[in-house]
Amino acid sequence: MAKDTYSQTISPKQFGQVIGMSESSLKRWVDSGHLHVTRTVGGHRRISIKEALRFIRSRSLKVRDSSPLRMTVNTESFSTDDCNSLFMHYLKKGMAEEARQLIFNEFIKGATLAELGDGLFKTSLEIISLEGNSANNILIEHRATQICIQIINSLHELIVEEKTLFQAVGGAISGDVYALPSMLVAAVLKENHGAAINLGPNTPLDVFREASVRLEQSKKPDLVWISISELKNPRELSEELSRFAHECDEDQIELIIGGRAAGKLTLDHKTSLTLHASLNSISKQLIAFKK
Amino acid sequence: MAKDTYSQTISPKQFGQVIGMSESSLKRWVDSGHLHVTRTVGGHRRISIKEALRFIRSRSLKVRDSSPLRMTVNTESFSTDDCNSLFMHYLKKGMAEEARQLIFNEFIKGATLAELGDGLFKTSLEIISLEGNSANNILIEHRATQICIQIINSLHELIVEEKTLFQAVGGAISGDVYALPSMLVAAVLKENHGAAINLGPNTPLDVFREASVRLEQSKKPDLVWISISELKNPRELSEELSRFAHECDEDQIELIIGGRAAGKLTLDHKTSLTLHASLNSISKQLIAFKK
DNA sequence: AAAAAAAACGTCCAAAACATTCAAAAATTT
DNA sequence: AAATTTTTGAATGTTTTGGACGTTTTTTTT
Repeated sequence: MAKDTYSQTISPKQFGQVIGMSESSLKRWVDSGHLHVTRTVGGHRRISIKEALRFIRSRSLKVRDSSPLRMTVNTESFSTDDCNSLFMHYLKKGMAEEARQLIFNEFIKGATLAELGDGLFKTSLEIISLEGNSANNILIEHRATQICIQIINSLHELIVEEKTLFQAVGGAISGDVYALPSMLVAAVLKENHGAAINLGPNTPLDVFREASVRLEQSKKPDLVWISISELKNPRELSEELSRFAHECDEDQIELIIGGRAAGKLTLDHKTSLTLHASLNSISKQLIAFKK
Repeated sequence: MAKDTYSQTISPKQFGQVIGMSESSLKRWVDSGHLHVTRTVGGHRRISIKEALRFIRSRSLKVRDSSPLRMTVNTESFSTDDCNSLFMHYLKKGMAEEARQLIFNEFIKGATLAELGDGLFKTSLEIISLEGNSANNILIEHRATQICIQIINSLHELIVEEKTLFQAVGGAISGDVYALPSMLVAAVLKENHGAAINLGPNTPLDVFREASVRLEQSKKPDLVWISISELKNPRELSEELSRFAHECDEDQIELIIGGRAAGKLTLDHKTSLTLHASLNSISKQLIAFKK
């Protein structure tokens, strides 16, 4: 059966069932403004699934029965290994819906986007990409990538930013055509209360400049991220990036460089520049950075 | 009396579907005077689109499934000049949230994805892409593209698939790095009750083969779409595509070729091959194809 | 143009949700 | 440890909602 994730709503009683609370408590939280609802014409409360998830995650509540959320099939939790190999299986077979539900399951259980990105997404896609260049392998890789992009975009929307603590701009460098890593970073930034503008793949360094150091002071972002998955000329790019890092440093703009090929760069050490091997380490830096 | 070939009204049941309420409730609201209807000669209630939208807005109801609205012929065209230039303004300034809301408004009013794609998205992005190659222009173009990708992904999820009438596979051809057109096509296919697998940008023709003609009969898709936005060697690609079209023809797989550069190709005429200049024409073909 | 199928009609009713109240349980302060 | 405050869940009578019913209108098919 098909379900539309976003406009679905549930009643207070149903949501109570999800988190193991009474209908009364739910209504009280609504009336005290902690849980946002829409009302039916007759005044009945309807909680959107998005809002329900926000509430669950913001208070790290335990989900007793996720069936009213209509997002998951597997109520049973898997061990991480199972979860990983199951997700990869879904991706390889092009089972988009199952893959999505698995991720949402983890999300509901409280996984952060950084964790999902470093874990399920990265692990699976890396293995898939290493399986050779036959037409069939390329098919599997392309299909899996698109499925992941869709899931990440969905997750991105489920994150509601109560407050925005910093502005960020980023993307993948010229020559890097991978869209997914930047989407993940943008989502992780949003998860950490940042307003992220993603410039997408294949973005020249000069465009990053245009979107950061060249703006007037008040419009400058607090952070720039550059994703580097492919790298043709490490030396040249290292030099250019060092120069850019210097400019960012002068403007007190935090510069984050990450991606599969970022390790091949040789960069000057700048206080405002950090190289990251994982989304989790970015996430950690952000939590510190916000203070 | 106006015949319903271009009906501008919907029934209580349909409106119930739109706002996620039962037919009974709808009828009660009508009878209590909160929702105005016209009546057929036989006494059936008919709700005008205008009244439906008024009702939704006045009570800030959630639209769950706007497909009944999209099946009516709307008097107001969606891509008015105002709307177009406003959307473009939002895209140029990077006002993602405003752009999204504008599109969602149009969607709720009943615009089809094909209409939005051909209208707002295509028009705006085309103009933006023609404004030169300065770093600032590239910045604007990249940012706008990413905003559109996010919006299209959201819309994709809003479409409720009641039933799946056909299977489809597609993407952008080798050398074409544009992700957006294929996402739009996939969404339009879903809107027309198709299950679409998107292989994304830069997909070799052989991978299309792998995902269609080379599969065992029962797993073959009914339709393959190829998007061509960039084109380096028209003659070579034309030949290859002609060969592929022939294979599809033999397997009775519908082949749809579209995209900005598709017009530059010279292809053999095959009954199962169609070239499309717009999403609307694809949509129309699909409606015919499903029968 | 007639017949068959589908959708909407009006009416009725049970289930669910409403607002409100109240006492027990849990958390906090004294 | 006792007193106080806050949170919770159950019970109240009322209102809203959604499905069921047989009948009539509309649409589609023959």
